[in-house]
Amino acid sequence: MTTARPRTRIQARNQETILDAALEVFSAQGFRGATLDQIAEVAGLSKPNLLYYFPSKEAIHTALLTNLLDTWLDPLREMDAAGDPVDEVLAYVRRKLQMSRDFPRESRLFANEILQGAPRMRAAIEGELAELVEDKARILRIWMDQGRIARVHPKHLIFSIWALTQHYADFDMQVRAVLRDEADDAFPAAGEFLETLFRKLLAP
Amino acid sequence: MTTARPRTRIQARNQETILDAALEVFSAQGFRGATLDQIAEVAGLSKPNLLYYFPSKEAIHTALLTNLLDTWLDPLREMDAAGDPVDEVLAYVRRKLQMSRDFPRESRLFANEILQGAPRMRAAIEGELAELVEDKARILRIWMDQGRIARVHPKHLIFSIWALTQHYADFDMQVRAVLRDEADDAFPAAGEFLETLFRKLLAP
DNA sequence: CGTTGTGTTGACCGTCCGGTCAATGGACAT
DNA sequence: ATGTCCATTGACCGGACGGTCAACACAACG
Repeated sequence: MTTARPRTRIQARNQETILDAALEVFSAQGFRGATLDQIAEVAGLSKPNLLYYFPSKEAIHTALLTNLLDTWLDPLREMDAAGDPVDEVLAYVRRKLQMSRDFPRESRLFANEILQGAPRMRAAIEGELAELVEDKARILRIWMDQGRIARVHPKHLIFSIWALTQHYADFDMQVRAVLRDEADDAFPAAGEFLETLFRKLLAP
Repeated sequence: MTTARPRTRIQARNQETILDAALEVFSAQGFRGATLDQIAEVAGLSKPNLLYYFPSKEAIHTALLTNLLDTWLDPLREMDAAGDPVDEVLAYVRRKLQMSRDFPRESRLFANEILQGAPRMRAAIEGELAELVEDKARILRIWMDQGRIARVHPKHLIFSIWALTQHYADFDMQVRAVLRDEADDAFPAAGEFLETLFRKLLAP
């Protein structure tokens, strides 16, 4: 299902270079807006050379999305039923915000895909992602039943974490425009704000 | 700056039809992903006929975005310094969520544009939008100084309202996939969740 | 009826873009 | 050097797409 793993050093290096260039271009222009020529230029390779390593534009995009989903869901996977509820949720928020700061291109690639109705990720969203959320929502519900965090709709709680953290990557341009001179402090201030918000929301 | 206003009945009707079809297609496929043929088909007109009413694909897109910004900012404009702080903010949240429900295509069009770095809206974002936020942030700060709502970063508060409400339109596909059988109840439940969240956050 | 101005469209053009291919380069083993 | 296999690319192809144009439809008015 995933792309065949590289076999030689050169293949490993070039596939890596191509995927990175493709991430750059796809995340900034969307699938349709990106062209192989742009990707090739960013990668410093010729267009036919791209197609020597990947069978099609589509295949490059799919490879990116497939690799992405796992890393994207990891922060949620780490949320541990055995830990302290508030700490666990806040730690999840922190990890997710960190990802928006460190991997904004990945966030935008994902956002682009979902915005268009996830034409190339439907199965993964309805399967893997939905099941993981189901699983974690169950944990949240238990914590709520135990009175260790406030009772709110668990899935909407998770949506709120996604929305609030990814916003800083996906709508970066708007955030910068609004913050103006504070634009560089966006993430520290966002971190404090979200910490406050979720502490208050979850306080039993 | 805006498109010349229609002069005859037929022009008014057809421009309306075209803009509606264009909204449908642009919001679902992005600017680059949309084609004039698709828009023409949705509008029930021929492609040359579109270009009789609008000089180019670009012009249709620009007309949509220009019309959009005003309606998009209206809910925030209504936030009144003279009203009760908590009520005002909550009413804004409610209006914004309502817009996500009633105008998801507009929300996605906007999201697409910002995601790509707002190539065709930069000026409006950095100008009109940023200034409006500056203005309302000042009001929020006064309310905080008066101890009528909790002290949080006012601009991040506004970001949080945008992020949380628009999420339900922009990431609709994901929301539906996660909620599964509750998918149709999304907005009522979201409304309750957001009400709780902002009440707790703002409580002084 | 002819004239004029608004609408409408089939056919076409030039460009862009994803993808192919044949030819060449280059590393390495024998 | 010779053959072999991986890597690279200039040139090209076919289809899609934004946009043009000339011709036509149709109503309003004299």
